[in-house]
Amino acid sequence: MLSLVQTFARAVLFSYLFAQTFANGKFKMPISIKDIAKKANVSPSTVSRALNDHPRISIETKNKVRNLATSMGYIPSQAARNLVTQQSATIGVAIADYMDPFYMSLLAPIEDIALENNYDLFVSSFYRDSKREEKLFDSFFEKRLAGIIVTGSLIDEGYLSQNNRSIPVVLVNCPSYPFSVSTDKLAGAKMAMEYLVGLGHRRIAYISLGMSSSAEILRLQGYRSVMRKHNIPIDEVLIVSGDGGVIGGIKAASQLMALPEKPSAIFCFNDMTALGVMNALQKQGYQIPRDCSVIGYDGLDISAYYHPSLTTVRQPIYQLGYRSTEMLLDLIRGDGEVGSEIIEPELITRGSTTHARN
Amino acid sequence: MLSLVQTFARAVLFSYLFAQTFANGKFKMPISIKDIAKKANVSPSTVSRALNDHPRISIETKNKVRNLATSMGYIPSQAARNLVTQQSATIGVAIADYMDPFYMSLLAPIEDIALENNYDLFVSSFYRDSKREEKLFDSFFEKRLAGIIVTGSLIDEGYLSQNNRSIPVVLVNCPSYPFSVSTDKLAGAKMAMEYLVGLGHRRIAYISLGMSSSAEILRLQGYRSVMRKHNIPIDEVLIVSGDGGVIGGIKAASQLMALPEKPSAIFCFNDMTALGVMNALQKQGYQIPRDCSVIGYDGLDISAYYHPSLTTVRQPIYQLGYRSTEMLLDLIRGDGEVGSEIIEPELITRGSTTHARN
DNA sequence: GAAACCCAGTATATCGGTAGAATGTGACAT
DNA sequence: ATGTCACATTCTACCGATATACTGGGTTTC
Repeated sequence: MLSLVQTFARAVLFSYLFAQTFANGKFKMPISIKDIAKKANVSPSTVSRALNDHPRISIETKNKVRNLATSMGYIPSQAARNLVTQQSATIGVAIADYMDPFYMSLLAPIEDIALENNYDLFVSSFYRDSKREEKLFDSFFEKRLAGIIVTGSLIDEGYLSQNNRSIPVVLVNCPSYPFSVSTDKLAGAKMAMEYLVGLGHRRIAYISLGMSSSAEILRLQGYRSVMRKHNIPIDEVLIVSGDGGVIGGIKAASQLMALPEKPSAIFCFNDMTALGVMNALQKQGYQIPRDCSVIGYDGLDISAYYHPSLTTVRQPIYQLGYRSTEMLLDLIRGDGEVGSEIIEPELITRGSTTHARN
Repeated sequence: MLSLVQTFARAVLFSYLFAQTFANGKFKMPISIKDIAKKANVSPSTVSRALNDHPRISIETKNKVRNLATSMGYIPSQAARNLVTQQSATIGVAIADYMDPFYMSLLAPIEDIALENNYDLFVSSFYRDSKREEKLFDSFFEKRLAGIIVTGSLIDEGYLSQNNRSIPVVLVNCPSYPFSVSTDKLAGAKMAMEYLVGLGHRRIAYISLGMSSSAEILRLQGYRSVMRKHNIPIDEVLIVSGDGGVIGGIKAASQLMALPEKPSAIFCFNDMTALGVMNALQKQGYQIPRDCSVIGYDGLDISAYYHPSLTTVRQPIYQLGYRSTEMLLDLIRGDGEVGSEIIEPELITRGSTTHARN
């Protein structure tokens, strides 16, 4: 642990280095392969070869050049290399929303696989805005990235219609796109509903995402089909809009609890919505799950620490990110037949659900 | 909202576009300024000038070139442009941890200001690993980015000692670095502690980050100084290690509640730790705040929805991101005198704290 | 002993843009 | 008729790396 003395020492070090760096009042130019060539008395191409371990360069020259490179602090310019080799080792990742833990969890496996294969990541968010998503895709293309992974896309079909800018693109959770990895959302929604019905609930509410998306369609489809299957009449007032976040959950829950006939269970579009729902119910003095069961969707880590802990449908996030990155790498390398994949979700029963009271 | 018919139609569209894109079994080469030049019967430099709205190009030529550019789907290569102009319009953001909402919230203001100034963002995480942080810095430099913002740095002084790779760097929450924006952590810790003491608490526990960092030092310093100021003897068993996350909070809380003399209030290193603490206490049957007050640090949005809602010290995240980006832009432009800034935190009192019982 | 062959390295073209100098053309002034 | 000037465009060099073609020496081969 740092002492105060050390902290002070570091401040002094900083001001010294500061003076050094800005000696000329300007930032220095990075040094290039030519600078090394001059000092080593060889041609620039020899330097390039020495650094790339080309067989036609003698060991002495290689060592001389390499030592100079490190001592001079040489860092190659990716731009120059990409330009001439016509390829880059960077994968773009477009995520719908930085603030949604689901998308952020996806980054860990993506980065793991990418780094293993010597690619680095360019991450950017488009804030659930299709205009920004398009702009982001343009900027990815300007950078001539090796490939792109998109999560929560709003303009899915746009990616192939732009076939003049053909960089491989993999979509997460967009099963109609030919290169995608998705979870079986319909099955997940049915799982949640079957579980609630199995607990004896009949008056089950659904809080939606509140925007058009395939997840939304399938969640609702699962809701309706399970209700129908068990001959439970569907009361449309129990289907209300959220916004995918906590606030939407709070509003929707208040709306539901103002009904003359309140629901005995609420199926939420996702875990963040469920958090809002629980918060609103508890503020109004309801006990969960005694007065109302709550079930989420996604299986965020944090949902285990809600009070009570949340019953939810887990999407295998690690697998989702892992497989989509491998798929993208396959596309980049151009090898093998690549197609869509579906991953099965899993019900996690915890403390926020219980039997319906008579 | 999409119907099933539409969904099917899109699948058909996809397969059509698929066939088109891979007609040659390969991805097409992006088209360049030369391709446009050929079709327009002008020189490449004229195309470049036309697209950049150079005054010496006639309006007819400009229009001709621009129409061709859009119809041919031209997207300029950033690599080529950066190479010749010796500058880039991309800012690198290194964040300690994708999974920590505090760092992720910082991205919104950074991106806002960056986009306003026509910079785009290259975001990457180093997973609280100093080796990866260094590698990330190297990769930022290989890309010759315009500047870098680092949050939660572990190798802070490294940024200036690498003065041969002088790209402007701004650190968030590292006040000893000459270009940084930080919150006043000592003041924040004191605020929290003064509040607890003011509520009559004397047996106050502190759960730490569990790793060396200036935040850790100052939090503890605030704890001790307020205790001393009020002549409360410090019982070292009340100072336990967390890990900055939920799990650490759970473990630390269990440890504290196993003491013969339990604390009446717990000051947590951050909000995630506090979530773990609340979870553990509630699982053991304690009521918050009746049996024990809990206070966090950071002021994450989500902390308002804990049950009960969390009293915490809010770091003005938006301002933190906003100011650091403006500072970086100033450094990039080389204008004005730039120096460290300190932003004051703010106590948010909510439901997780109350008066000490006699 | 001349052709063939290594070998280590150099010369040069190239990627896709940008920028400064040079060119060519017509209009105007002298 | 010639010089000057503005204008629109082309020519050329360049950024920093890579890759192909080439060079000049010594060694091998028949």
